[in-house]
Amino acid sequence: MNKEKKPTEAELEVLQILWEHGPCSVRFVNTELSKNREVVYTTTLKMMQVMAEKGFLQRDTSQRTHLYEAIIDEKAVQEDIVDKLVDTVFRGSPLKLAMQALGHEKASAKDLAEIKKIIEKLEKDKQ
Amino acid sequence: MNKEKKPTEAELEVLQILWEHGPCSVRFVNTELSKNREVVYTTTLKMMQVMAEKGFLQRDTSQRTHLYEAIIDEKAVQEDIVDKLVDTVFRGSPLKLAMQALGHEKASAKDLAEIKKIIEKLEKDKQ
DNA sequence: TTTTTTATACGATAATTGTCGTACTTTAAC
DNA sequence: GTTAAAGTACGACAATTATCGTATAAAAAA
Repeated sequence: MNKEKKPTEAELEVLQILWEHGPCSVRFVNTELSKNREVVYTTTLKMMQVMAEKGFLQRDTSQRTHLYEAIIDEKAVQEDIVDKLVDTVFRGSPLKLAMQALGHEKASAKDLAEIKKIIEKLEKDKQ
Repeated sequence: MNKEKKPTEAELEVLQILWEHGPCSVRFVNTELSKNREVVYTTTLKMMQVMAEKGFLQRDTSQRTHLYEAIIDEKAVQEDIVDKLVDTVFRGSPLKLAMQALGHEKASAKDLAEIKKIIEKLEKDKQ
């Protein structure tokens, strides 16, 4: 569908905001982005216009303030990226990637418990 | 240390080969790369020269055929990338990334046992 | 109504990336 | 000794990315 090209780093930041909040104005997205780093309004505007051209976003221009909505699927993008990452950084081992992710400082005790449960379920299914 | 800038996509392909095989000639790396995609020798050469300038590689020019060695740490690079990925693609949830990675391929019973052990160790450390 | 704010449109640009051709040098083959 | 092969050096290039300034229109405020 929209797998022609994958989003760039900066585009992913925008997508994440749209995935989380649904259709947003450029102003809103820019404000969100500004929480992390300095970025001029027109830069965000231009990026979102380009993303719409690329087919990542759809926009509603019925109002003066245009609303942009992500039209590429979050899970599909995640899959693409993880697949590529496994190939180019983890020598083809998804397990290594999973372990690295869990060792991540932000992994909570709750996360660990949950994935343990998932693993146990996987083990059960194996039998 | 060498965290000035992170390697690009293409540079990661080169790094992965060097991490796996140790010091290599350009010819060897180019041959390995060519297994996946078409790439001209001088392109690989140029890239590795640039990578050396960037401080990713070190080269031994004592012989006619120069040998390049990765001098950035594989684990450190993996960490950097996973951290960023969790932030920009998985909304800050390492769990989601881990699950996506494990769902990517069927892990063996042995693998699952291993990761469970690691999780238990992580849980211990968290306390 | 005038002025100020807030929006989009659009073009220019610097930096980066990946690519490759050409030149030159050294070694090996004949 | 000449020729061919294999190596490095270096510069140029198109494409992409991210950035921002300026122009202009619409709406809100004064």
